Amino acid sequence: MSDVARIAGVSVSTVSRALSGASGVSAATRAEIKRIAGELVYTISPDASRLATGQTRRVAVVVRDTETWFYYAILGAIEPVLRSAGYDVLFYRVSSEAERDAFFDELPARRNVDAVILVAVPLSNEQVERLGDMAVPIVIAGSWIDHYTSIHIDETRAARQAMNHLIQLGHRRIARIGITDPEGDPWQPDAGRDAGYRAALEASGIDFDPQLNVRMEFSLDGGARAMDQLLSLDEPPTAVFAFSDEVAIGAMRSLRRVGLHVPGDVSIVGVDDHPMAELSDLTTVRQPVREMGTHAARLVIDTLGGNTVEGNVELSTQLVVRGSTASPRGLQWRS
Amino acid sequence: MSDVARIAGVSVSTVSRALSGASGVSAATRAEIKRIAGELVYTISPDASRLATGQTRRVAVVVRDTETWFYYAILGAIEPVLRSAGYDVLFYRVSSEAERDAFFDELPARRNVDAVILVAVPLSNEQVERLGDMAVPIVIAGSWIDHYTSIHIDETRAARQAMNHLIQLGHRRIARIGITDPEGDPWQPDAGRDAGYRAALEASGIDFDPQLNVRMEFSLDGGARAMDQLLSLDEPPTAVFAFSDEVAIGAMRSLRRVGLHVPGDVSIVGVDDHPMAELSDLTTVRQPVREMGTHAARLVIDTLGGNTVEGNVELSTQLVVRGSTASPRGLQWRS
DNA sequence: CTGTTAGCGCCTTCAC
DNA sequence: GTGAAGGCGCTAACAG
Repeated sequence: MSDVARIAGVSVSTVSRALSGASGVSAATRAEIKRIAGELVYTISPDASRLATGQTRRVAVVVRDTETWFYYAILGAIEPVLRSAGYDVLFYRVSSEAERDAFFDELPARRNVDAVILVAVPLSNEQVERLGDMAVPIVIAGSWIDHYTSIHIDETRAARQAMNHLIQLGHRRIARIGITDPEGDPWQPDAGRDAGYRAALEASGIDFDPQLNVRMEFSLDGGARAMDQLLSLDEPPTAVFAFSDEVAIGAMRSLRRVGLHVPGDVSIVGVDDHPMAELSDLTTVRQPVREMGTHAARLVIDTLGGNTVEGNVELSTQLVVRGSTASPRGLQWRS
Repeated sequence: MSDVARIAGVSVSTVSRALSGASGVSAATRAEIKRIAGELVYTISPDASRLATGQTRRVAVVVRDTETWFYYAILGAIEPVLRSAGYDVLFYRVSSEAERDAFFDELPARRNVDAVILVAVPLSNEQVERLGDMAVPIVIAGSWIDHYTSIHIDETRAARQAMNHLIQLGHRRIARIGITDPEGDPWQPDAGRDAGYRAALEASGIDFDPQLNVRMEFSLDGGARAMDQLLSLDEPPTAVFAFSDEVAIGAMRSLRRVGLHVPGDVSIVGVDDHPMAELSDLTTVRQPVREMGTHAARLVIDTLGGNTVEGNVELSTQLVVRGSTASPRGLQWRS
């Protein structure tokens, strides 16, 4: 910077002001300084200005994994919003329990970012307590924690939308494929959908059968294995409510393998509205993932801008009926 | 840090040494200092130490998009390697031409990271020239640029593996679904596969038909639309070599929609070995994406560690035959 | 509008 | 093994 100042014949303060866009510099000087800086391919040292201002201009985005649609879709929505507001995105992935432990043990984000976005990361109670030690604003996307700003869907309602659709079609023996919670701590999205599943059954006077409520790893394979397990029951389900479209598609594969048809033999509903859902003709409960991401990013920006921010945003979901659901064999559609 | 020093009754230099793991501190003092730091939930200010050392301990990972398997899979592989080596991952997504222009115009990574990993980002010639201005080591993953360290597959060979499989099955009328290059500049992965496609045809004495060589947007939809286009030809292909599994799955959807069967009516081969490929029973050319990611990360770490590094790593691909390919109707398998 | 003067919080010689 | 002093490159008052 001193080079630029010398060549321009001004002080470094002026250069700093000119380049940072601060007011108090004549247009002419600013232009000249910018020209020279451009010629020298000079860029302000972010770290030095961070040290001086105390602002990192960085936001941490913490995701549970990268291979599940929900996470990469939301990451893709968050990044441009943050970037256009001048924030760098620091990317953290905490897939395993061990990685989460390490993350909360070392707090690599501490003093390293201005804010943190936690994207549906399953947290133990101790980890929730550690959140406070980060000493920066925290926004939760895709799940929620008391006393923290969050944006998410009504999981229970989403589950009911799916379930009511199946029940209305005449299904009585409806399974749910959920997600294993990593360490026994309840993970809200799954817990919420579980609650919705049970509530819908109860509202229709259908007995809850624990054998039909299975949990598996969050992946295509998990869905396939869960379906295998359900098919091995004495009385298999006629319909399945899957945690996500990926899980649902995995389940469909298992059905195809044993020669069962969707929806002829088994109906399936997912959640997400994954791009693949349309191609697989999968009925699903659409959740506004991109909107969740951009909104979360805006919440962060607003908070850092000194504005107060709504504490708990709930986005609505929508049933998308496609070809993977129908009335069970021998039953008529009872509209 | 001065707090810790005061409480511990030592100087800040000692605290710095103790916490940074530098030698020259007695084990006892170090332990005591660490204890106190832990108690105070004190963390070294990364920016201050960056300023002092001149190292950012950050690496930029630049991807073309987040919704394509190749990119998020490789990102998932890169992150843990970098993190365990003590580097933060700065995430940049440059989907559109405009974003790429902005990225190379502002060089947000300049002076902001110790190294850059470019993941198969399509670059214009001017942008390639700008790379030098970043003034940090650059590693290319999934494509290559002269004079830069890169890791990638032999795209031409991958295409030939797919094509030879189809040709051996007896197909003569084989289409290729490629990817549109954003600004007319050749994008190596597509160009390489195009070359392999043509070479394989020529080697078998099959005439190249430009109508069969289409390019579309890189997505499920792109694949579907490309297939629609191919089906509208007077003489549609009996086999398709798709740029990726996602493109291939999109194409399969189009076929299903018009009642055509895979592989009965049309055979399809993809590239990647996407998790969905197995579920879709899709024949594909597997590329080692995770390995590419971890290797790219290691190349960065080695380079920053002061080691010289191989300039151009080529990983091999492997044909995975599944159920989406068969001999064309009326022809026998000629093994 | 512009220059001067202090730090921001840490690391790094250099002495002791 | 430990402390003191200087500086990394920038920003933020405060003068002028």
